[in-house]
Order: sequence, then structure tokens, then C-alpha cells
Amino acid sequence: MAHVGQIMQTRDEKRPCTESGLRTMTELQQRLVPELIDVLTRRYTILRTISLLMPVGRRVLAKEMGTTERKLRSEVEFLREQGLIATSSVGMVLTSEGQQLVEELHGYMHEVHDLSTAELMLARCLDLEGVIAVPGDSDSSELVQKDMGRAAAHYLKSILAEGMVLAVSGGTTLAAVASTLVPANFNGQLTVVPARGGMGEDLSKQAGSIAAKIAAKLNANYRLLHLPDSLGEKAAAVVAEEPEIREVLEVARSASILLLGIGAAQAMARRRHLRPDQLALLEHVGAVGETFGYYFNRQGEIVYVTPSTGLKLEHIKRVGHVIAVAGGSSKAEAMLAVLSYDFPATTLVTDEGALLEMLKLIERRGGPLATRRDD
Amino acid sequence: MAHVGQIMQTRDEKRPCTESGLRTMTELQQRLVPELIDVLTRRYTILRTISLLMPVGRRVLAKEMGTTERKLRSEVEFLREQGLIATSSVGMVLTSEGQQLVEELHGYMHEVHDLSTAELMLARCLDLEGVIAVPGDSDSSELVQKDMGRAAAHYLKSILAEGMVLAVSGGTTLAAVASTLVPANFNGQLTVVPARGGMGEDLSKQAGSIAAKIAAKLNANYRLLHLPDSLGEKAAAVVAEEPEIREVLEVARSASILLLGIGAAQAMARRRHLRPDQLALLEHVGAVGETFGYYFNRQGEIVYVTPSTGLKLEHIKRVGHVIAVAGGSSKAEAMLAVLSYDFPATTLVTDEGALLEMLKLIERRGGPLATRRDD
DNA sequence: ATTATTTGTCCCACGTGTGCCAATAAAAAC
DNA sequence: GTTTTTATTGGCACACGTGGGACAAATAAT
Repeated sequence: MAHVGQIMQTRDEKRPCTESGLRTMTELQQRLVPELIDVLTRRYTILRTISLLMPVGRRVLAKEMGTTERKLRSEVEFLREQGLIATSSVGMVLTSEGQQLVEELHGYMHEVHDLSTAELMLARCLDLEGVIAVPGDSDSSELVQKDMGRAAAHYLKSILAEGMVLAVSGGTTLAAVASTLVPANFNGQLTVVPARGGMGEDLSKQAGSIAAKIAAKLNANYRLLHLPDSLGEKAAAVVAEEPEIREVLEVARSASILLLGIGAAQAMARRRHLRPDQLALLEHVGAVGETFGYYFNRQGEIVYVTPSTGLKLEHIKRVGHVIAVAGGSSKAEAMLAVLSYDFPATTLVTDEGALLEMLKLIERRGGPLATRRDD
Repeated sequence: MAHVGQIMQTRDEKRPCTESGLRTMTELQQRLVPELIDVLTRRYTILRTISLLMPVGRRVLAKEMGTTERKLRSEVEFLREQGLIATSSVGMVLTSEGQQLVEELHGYMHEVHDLSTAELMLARCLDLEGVIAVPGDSDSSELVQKDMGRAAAHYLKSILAEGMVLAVSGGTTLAAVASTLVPANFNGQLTVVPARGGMGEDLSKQAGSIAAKIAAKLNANYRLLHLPDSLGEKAAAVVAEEPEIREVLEVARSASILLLGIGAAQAMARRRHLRPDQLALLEHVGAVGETFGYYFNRQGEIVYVTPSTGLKLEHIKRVGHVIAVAGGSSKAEAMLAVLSYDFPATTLVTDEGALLEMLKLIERRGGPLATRRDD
């Protein structure tokens, strides 16, 4: 999951604002040459592991690092050419130069590594398949949300395949995903559907519009639910019997990938123009997080459901992969609530602000696996 | 020549000691992922060029940057995926994000560019084929000399081919080249000869030992001149008639590559135990630089020749390629003197200290092409 | 002496990068 | 207003380099 994961900066100790101020060189590099930063961390990790285990052979080193021996070989050859390690028949050892380099690099590597360790930690805590975080905080800068959107779009594209059905929810975050998505050609062998009917005021942030936009960029089919999101229960039941609607719902229920945004419960309820008594109810049951009409409390339990047309939670259970996209430290609590629910294989795309805030919340509650840093 | 060229650090403005102190992140990166800087500068240059010419198409951009259109396309595709540039039918433009990134990057890029521009400048001033500089100063740290040795060894290997004859001189610097050379297999299709007979006290720094060491590492043949370097003129003439010696000299004179170290005249003369009157003579004629027995004054003129067996200057003229290796700011004057002489295609491998010092000396003398920085 | 390490080599296949060419749209000329 | 020209982007086939797997040689430990 470090493929897209980006780095944060801690070099200046007290960490000046990441967004509006100047980004650090490492951040810029991460943006301009991400693949080489991966190479850098890989080689550093190799050196570091050797320094701990030396003398050590390629075999055990590969096993230790979770890579193949052949892959390691190329790197080892390079490192030897650089005079950083020496090989003998008992294994590989660091040369004095290598040792010195590892020590010097140690401090700098936190710039690169901190976010990815945090990603791993959160993935373990919430039992997520993967966490991808971009540096910055969406709360303070719009650029970060865009960046997050691009990271999500990139990841989405990497797991999409022909014949799949993609269901999307709404929100500004997912709108960013759609707009940063790089066009590709799926030859119509892909269907995009909204997970819900229309919602609220802004058309461009509705699930339907987002589905259409994504479909256009990927040259995919799309089906829309031309319905208001919040119908009365009776009305919803009636409408759901309409053949056209039924068909779209059928397709949506067979979705293999679900792309969803997460919102703070209060803000979401307000945006949906819920009645005061409903707001009070949400408050009463402790709803903090919301996603496509479902409200969750801090324990990840569903405490309220907006009567609506669209995917139901029981269908989500059958979805192969869930991609949750949300960021901003202010949303951390909501995200934590929603993600505590037991979704299928979930990948979270977020930002540094939300990531660190979530970890902070987990630690404060004495959450499971709240291990401390390992250096 | 930027392939091996490495970077110096100027970020902390007043530039603390590069060697003994902590190296900068960029230096370490350069060591661990050498191509990183190249890719980074390439992409940065693309962005910068677009920002100046936009909207611009790939064709003119490729011509402007001196690369092929297809090569550019890969980069352009990447930059578009990163959301830094946008393509339309009128050409490519920077997005607002791209524009911001270019501006932020601008300051940092000097870290990367300064050494390579300095390399280019020196190459122009001295009419060298190439200059490769490693960061640091050999005067202050032994590590730098090793690094320089590795850079030279790497470059040497890149131009070696089967059937060639390699002539080497002596000195600590070339000893470092030999010891950092990464073994390769030339199947005996390569011959290494010393450019001169033995010299001075330390066996490991003699041309013969170095030739033998290099030959061993490359699985090449080697021939030695089992002679003291400084014979009397008469004795030299006599010995040169010996069949065995003649044969080796024949081989040496057909050398296609010459690897030579450069020394400061005074230190060299002292190490060779010249007589006081000889020392006085050197002083009198203004000898400052020395290489394999030839002493040069500041103008690059030969002012003294050690009577000796080995290659003569007239043979050097026929050598295809000269690789000069020397570093340390204290040697700058000597290097400048020797390199001012009109050798055949010469590549200089040096370090930051010597490089900058040489440029300073050139500027002080109002040397040709002493242009100032272009920003 | 044997076993379990290690490094280094070889061949094959897959993927990425490269060079060439087609399609298209804006602009300029008529 | 129509046509021609000149720019642009995008697609496609091929080759080269890198990764995968198995194997051989060599050395320390049992």
C-alpha cells in the first residue's frame, strides 16, 4: 500500500503547516519521482536489515523482508557496486561506509517512513486491507483533497478490470476523485452506478453525477437512479417496484467494487435537511459517522438508516472490495466510526491529518493493537 | 557526464563542512539511488520549460530540450497522471498545482544543479571531454577519495572494451581506484601496463602494483616494468634496450586508455627524493603540477621531465582517451596546471573541493569562458 | 564426510520503453 | 466559407532489459 502512499515532513522538528507553507524537498520529490522514493526506502531497508542480522545470506534476508531472493539480488548487486556492503561466503556484511550511511540516513528516513508506518498501524487497528495516505490535511487546504482524490482514483484504476460493476456514493471527496481520474478506455466493459439516489442541493456532488463523470472518463456504461434520495418509506417501496428502477438496483446490487465517501453525521444530516426530531434522534443515539445513508456510532454500530432507494447494507456485504475515501482531521471521528463496522475487504484513502488524528483517538481509547513506534 | 556526477549541498546557506559532518539528504539519496537526481531534474526541467512556453506541444518541447518526442511522452504521461500538467489539442499547460510545484521546487533544485553546472563549466574552460565530480573534499576526508575512486572505476569500466590496452600511473588516488573497482571478467582480452617504473617507498601506490590489482579484478593480463622510476639518463637508455623491457614498453605505447593521477609538484618531488638542486630547479621554473614524471607550470607548459623508463609524452598523444583522477582543494592548482596541457580527449574525475577551487582560480585569473552563474 | 549454508550463473518469459505511423483538430491560406 | 497546412495527441508493433526460477560451485558448520 506504499505504492501511492506519500510522505510527510518531520525534519524541522515542530513541523510547520504542511499545506499552505513551503513543502519540504522530500514531499516534492515524492510527488515528482514516487517510484524512486520507493527504491530509496527499499534499499535503505535492506541496508538496515543487514546491519541488524549481519552476516546474513540473501535467502534469509529475502524471507525476512518479505520479498523474493531474485528481486533482492539485483539490489544487493547494486549496493555492492556502491561499496556499501561486502559479500563473502558467510553472507553479506555492511562495509564501514555502509554502516556510516545507514546511520546518517536514519534520521532522514523518518521523513519518508513515518506515514507508511502510520498507514500500516491504522490498517492493523481497523482490520483494513490497505491504507493510503497523502501528506497534508484537507481541512486546511483544498490541494490536499485533490491529491487524495488522485490517489484514490489511481488506486481505483489499478484494481478495475473489464466486466466489473462499480458503485459510487456522493460527496465532495468523491467528486474530487472523479475529477482527478485520468481517462482510460474500458470499451464499455465496465458499468458505473450510483449507490444511492440523488441527494441535497449541489448536483455535481450527487452520486449520480459522479457515476456519470467516472463513466465518461473510463469510457464505461452508467445507469442512474433518477430519484430523490430521501423518500418516505412507503413511497420508496412503491418506486422500487418500477421496472427501470428495479433493473438499475439489480445491477447495483451485483457491484464488485464500492467507492464510498464518509461524512460527519451532524453535517450530513443538516445537509440532507433532516427534521429537528430526526436530528435529535441522531444526537441521542450517538451517531457520529455517515456513509450512503447509514449512520454509525463510535462503536461502529448502525444506529440510524435514512429510508432511501439504492444499495442496502446487506448488498454491501457481497461487494468484493470497498474503497473508502475521506480526509481532514475533523472527519477522523466519523471515519473511525464507519470503518469500525465490519465491511468487506476495505481500502482507505485518506490524508495525513485524518490518519494521525484517528491514531490519536484510538490510542486515547486504549484501542486494540495500540502499539507504540518501533524505533 | 552527469551519470556519475553527484551533488553538493548548499541548502544551509553557509555550507557546513561537507565531509566530516552530516551529509545532506540529497547526497545520501544520490548514493543510494543515483538515477533519482537525473529523473528529478529531467521532470523538473520539463515542467519549467512548459511553464515558459505554454501552451506547447510535445514536438517543439522535445526539440527545445534536446530529447526525442517519444521519450518525452512517457514523462509527460506521468506528469499528467500526477495532475501537474493538462493536455489539450493546443498543447500542454501547467495546472495550478504544477505551477505551484515548479515554484516551490525552484529553490531546492540548486542543491542538485550546482555541481553539474560546475562540471560543465570546468569542462568548457579546460576543453575536457567530461568532468565527473563527487561531493566533498579529499583533503578533509578519506571517504571522499574512496568515493572519487569508485566514480573513476565506474567510468573506466564503462569505456573499457575487449582488446584494449590500459596504462596506469601511480599514487594514492589511483590506488583508491584500483581498490574500489568492482570485479568483472574480460577473459584476458585486456592488458594493463604501468605507465612508469616503480616509484618511491610505498609499494601499494606504485604504478606496477596498481596495474596488477586492476588486472586481477578485471581478469586481464598485465605486464610490469621491474625498474626503479628514476634512473640516471644513461642507465635508462641502457635498460630500455633490454628485450623484456622493450616489449613491455611497446605494449604500453600502444595503450588506448591512460589512467593517470595528478600530484602537486613539490610534494611529488619530495616523495621522489629529488636532490636539493633539482628541487630548486623545479621551484625556479614554476612547476606546480606533476603527472607520471612530467612537471607543468601554471600555463600548462612542461618545465621539467624526470628521466625515466615508461611512457613518454609523445606516446600519450596517440592514446585515445585519458582519464585523470585527482581531488582535494589543495591539489587544485596542480590539476589546473596539468590539465591546461593539451592532452587527447580527457575526462577528469575529481571532487567538489578541487572542482570549486579550480573554478575559483580560473575566475581569479580572468580565464576564458569565466561566465557567471545563469540565474 | 556430510549437510546446510552461502554466492554466482544461466535461460526463459514477461513487461516496459521505444520508434514509427495514423487520426484529429486548430489555424492559416485561398 | 472552404481547403490546405501544420500543429497536436493517441495507438501499435517490436525489441531490449529486467525479473523469475532452477541449478551449479564453494565454503563453513555439524
